[in-house]
Amino acid sequence: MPTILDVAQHAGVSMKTVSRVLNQEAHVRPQLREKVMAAVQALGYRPNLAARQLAGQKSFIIAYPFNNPSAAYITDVLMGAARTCRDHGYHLVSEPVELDDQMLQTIERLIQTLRPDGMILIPPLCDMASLVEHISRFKVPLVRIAGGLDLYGKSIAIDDRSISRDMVAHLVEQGHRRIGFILPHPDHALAQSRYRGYLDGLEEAGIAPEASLIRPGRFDVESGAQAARTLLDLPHPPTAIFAANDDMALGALQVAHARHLSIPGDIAIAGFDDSPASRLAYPALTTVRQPTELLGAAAAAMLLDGELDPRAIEHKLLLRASTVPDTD
Amino acid sequence: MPTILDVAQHAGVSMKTVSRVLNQEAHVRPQLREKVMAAVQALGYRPNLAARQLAGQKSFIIAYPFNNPSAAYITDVLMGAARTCRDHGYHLVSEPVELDDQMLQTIERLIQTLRPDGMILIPPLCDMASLVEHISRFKVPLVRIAGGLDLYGKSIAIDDRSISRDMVAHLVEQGHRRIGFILPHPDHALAQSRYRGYLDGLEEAGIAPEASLIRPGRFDVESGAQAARTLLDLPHPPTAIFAANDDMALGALQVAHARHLSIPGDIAIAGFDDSPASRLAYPALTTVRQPTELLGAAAAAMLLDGELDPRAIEHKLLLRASTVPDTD
DNA sequence: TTGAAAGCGCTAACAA
DNA sequence: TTGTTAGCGCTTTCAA
Repeated sequence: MPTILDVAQHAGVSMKTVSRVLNQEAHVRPQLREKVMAAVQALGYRPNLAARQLAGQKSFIIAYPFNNPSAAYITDVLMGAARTCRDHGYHLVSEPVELDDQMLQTIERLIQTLRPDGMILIPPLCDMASLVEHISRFKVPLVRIAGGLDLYGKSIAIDDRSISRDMVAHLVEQGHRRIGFILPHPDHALAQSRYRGYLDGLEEAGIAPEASLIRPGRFDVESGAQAARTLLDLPHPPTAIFAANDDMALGALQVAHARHLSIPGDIAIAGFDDSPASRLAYPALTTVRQPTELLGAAAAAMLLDGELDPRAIEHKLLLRASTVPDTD
Repeated sequence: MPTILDVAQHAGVSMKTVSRVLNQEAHVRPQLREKVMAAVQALGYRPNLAARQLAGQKSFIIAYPFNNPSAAYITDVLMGAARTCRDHGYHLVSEPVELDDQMLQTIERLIQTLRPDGMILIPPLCDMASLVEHISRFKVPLVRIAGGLDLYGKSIAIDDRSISRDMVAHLVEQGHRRIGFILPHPDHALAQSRYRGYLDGLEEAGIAPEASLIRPGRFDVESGAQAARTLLDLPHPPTAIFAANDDMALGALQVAHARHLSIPGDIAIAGFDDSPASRLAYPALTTVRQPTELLGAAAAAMLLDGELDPRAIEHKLLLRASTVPDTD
């Protein structure tokens, strides 16, 4: 394995010159630069990360701790972020984190042994105040994706409120006036903004909100099913259900099937996330797509060049058969 | 940030002694060991990974390149492997890899800059001969998960053949004699073993295989749907369809719905993988569960202590409503 | 069983 | 614009 010294000798220059070329620093004459590049090529030289880390006080590592939202979300963000990292000579270290009393310790060890140059956090970790506060103590640059709280670090998030309003508008357009809403625990930052969007949508359509049509869920299928049962058991049940994520919407879908209701004829159902399961559901689920992979890429880019890619926070309503008859 | 020198001074010993204690080397008197540990505690010392890597010729890093099977599979393996790594003071670096002509270069750069102490490969990468051969050149210890080919590195895989046979036996038990099979491209190593298992199952039931009942797929939903259409259009169609993965089975399910067939009355459908979508499907999909997270953990453990956890290759038939009426 | 010295491969700071 | 020198924080080797 050739070292930088070998390259320097091969090119007939000093190690520092090689280093300058490799790190794209200024003040190197094109002539020398080419000589160095040729030597690098000839020897098949690759810099040793560990040595660069130690000498340069940079780790070239971004840490990506995650807990357990959906697998699709985790990997999409991961892929986007990892690709951007690679283009910058960085690497992504992903660590699953348990939400127990050792969480802070785990993170602390991660930071202290790896010395990451940055960190990316997705829900639910990005909204855990104690965690974020802990990270801030180490001054690790942080980008939080889809965080709802105002905490340390930069934040990238789509406009949940207006999306939620758009979805309600769509349901109203389909002729619905009684629209049930299944929303996660109000602690969760998403809940607030999506709830406000729901109210916005109703207001724009001149519909008064009804407390009985708003049911709590916990992000999972079963809680969505429970909420849907309660809604459908109402003396005057809704004709449409909007769940604040796909899993809960799929729970509602299951209940509708179990009761042999026609979808969307008897009950229209909409979700949020564009999970793979939403596409495969029968009927396919109307939902909201966020550009998750772009989100990951944008998060990494913010850490590495400080710029926010505006495309990362675009979103799109996907109208499918669970709210629009005869769609495919 | 305290260094090992600070700890040594605090404890009144040499750096080397501290190093010995930290690395659990022999030949340290308990007395000194305790003194050192106390100093470590007192100062909140954490070893710097980069320095250890550089001095010790070990990276404490396992690389986990992946392409694009299902997200659930990727993250399950990732979680298992990362946790095991953590317990051993290792870290997992995950890199998405495109299947283009730059793939080998990408991997080469990964190996040369990170110098990982080991590598874990899942399908489809684990069965790409050129890739594995390339890795073998760098002598990076490798564990391949679910690989079907006989290549460099250790291999962990469930017994696809016998599982596949068990599934056919289950369908036969449900009264089916005409069982369609959707299998991936024969290039794919899984295809061979699952196909053999299918034949085994038929043979045990005294059923002669029919070429028209065996259709190719490409792992994705759409190809499963196509294959199912062909099967159902047969003059004498099957009463059950077994797809070699869940996505293809879900495609078959969609087709059955579109044709208003009752499931499993008119057509029973079974998959393979226990993907999240298989649970959420309507009706829920009979499938095979592999302990994916354990598989990841076992792969990391093989690299780090060389032992295979036998639980990692257990599997289980999950009988659900798509083949068994009135199940939930 | 412990310690001293040398160096892993690179970059920072400074000098030329 | 280029080169020299001195480390980064740890482990290895070898000596005590």
